[in-house]
Amino acid sequence: MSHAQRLRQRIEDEIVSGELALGSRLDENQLAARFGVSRTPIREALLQLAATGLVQTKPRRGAIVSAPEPHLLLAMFEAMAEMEAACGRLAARRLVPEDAEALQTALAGCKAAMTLEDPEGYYAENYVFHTVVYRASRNAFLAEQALSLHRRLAPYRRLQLRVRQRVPQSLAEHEAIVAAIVAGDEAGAAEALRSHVIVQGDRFTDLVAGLRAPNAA
Amino acid sequence: MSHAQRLRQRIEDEIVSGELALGSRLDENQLAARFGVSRTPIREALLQLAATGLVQTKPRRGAIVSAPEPHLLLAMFEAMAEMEAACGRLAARRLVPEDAEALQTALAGCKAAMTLEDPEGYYAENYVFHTVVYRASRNAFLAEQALSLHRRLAPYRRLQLRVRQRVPQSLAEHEAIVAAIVAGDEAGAAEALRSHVIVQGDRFTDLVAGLRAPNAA
DNA sequence: ACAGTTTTTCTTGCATACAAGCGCTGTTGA
DNA sequence: TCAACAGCGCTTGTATGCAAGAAAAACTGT
Repeated sequence: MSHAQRLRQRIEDEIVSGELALGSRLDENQLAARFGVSRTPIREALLQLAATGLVQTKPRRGAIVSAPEPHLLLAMFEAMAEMEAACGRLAARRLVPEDAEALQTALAGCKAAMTLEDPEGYYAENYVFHTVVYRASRNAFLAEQALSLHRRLAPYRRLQLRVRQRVPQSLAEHEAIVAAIVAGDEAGAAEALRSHVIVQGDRFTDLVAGLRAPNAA
Repeated sequence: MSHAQRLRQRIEDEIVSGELALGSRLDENQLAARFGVSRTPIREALLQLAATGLVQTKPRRGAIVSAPEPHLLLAMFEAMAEMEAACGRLAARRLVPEDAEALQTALAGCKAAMTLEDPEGYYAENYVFHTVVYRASRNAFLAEQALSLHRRLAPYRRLQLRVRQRVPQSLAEHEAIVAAIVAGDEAGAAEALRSHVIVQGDRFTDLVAGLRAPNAA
């Protein structure tokens, strides 16, 4: 793989994981020095990330890590909810034993992380769970789009799980989702996923509040 | 705007409009000579298009216009159907008079193009209609994603409308979609859009058949 | 004559050099 | 003292040069 592609993944990971703060400037020279390459592959990586929306570029003013306005962020969560609902519906229709097993395994993983009271661990298991749902849709394109958006929203999801009692509630919702998919209940699976992902009411307030001080523990 | 951005749009337009055939090679030197610039902005444009999936790059082997396998293409149409369904549901829930009027205007445009028996004209009006639906969702992110995917599928949609009687049927479906949205029938609007966009049965056969000889009239 | 190998050429990928804006700061004038 | 303008420096955007790798062609051995 080329340097540019490696850098693209690397920088994307740093954004998703939160190492690179939202809104921070991505200086080409600085990144080039840090990774020991010239500006060319750095630029190519940043442009690709800009095309996917993870970073924003203003002409002649460089690139920054995207920090969407709250209203756009809400729209992104809403779109995510709709995409997950679609995955759930398709999964309920097409479930094969292999995917059913994967769902149960992922659910068990979430449960284990919750009982360990390990928020970071739950976060990871949650990621796995949703990935399994995407794959169970048996629609490779939809699954990839969903995964891409999930990753893009990862920094904000992380904030959400800090809210008290969110983890047990999330797990209960996961159980309902799996039950609906396994039962072949298309509408039920879609609705369960939609309401699981959507950000409304208190959760919206929590999200916006978290945005103000993203580095505060 | 920079050269690279202009070139990105220009090349994208040529792909979407079918001027650049699916699967054709995009030679950097050739494009550079054609547009009177160096390879650098060409590369940057191609990389951005690759990030959005419109072109594919193999390491050390250049870029080609993406020509997805039939099964992936089908998945893309399915995902498109789900996204449009989501737009429709939200539009039905949130419809404001301004959007209602825009829907009626777009519908009238489609009707006019049909009565003129102008397939290219209908194609354009169809594009407008769907754009209006996306906007009516009042979700800027979802609307943009839907539009992006719509553009990416444009070459194939064009093929579909060549099928006899597809245009009148499409128009009838548009009417049902508008009726459901205006009536505030969320589930109905979603289902109407899903079945309007989905490719199944004969239409799938037609699509695959069209792929074999995309340049044959 | 055919197949395998080698060489050549052409393209990509990265580095470096150069040009052109934009912002910042310092100075000047009111 | 404050505001406005000019000059400077830093960053981006584009061009060019160079190296490495892959495809194609030619050559050699059987």
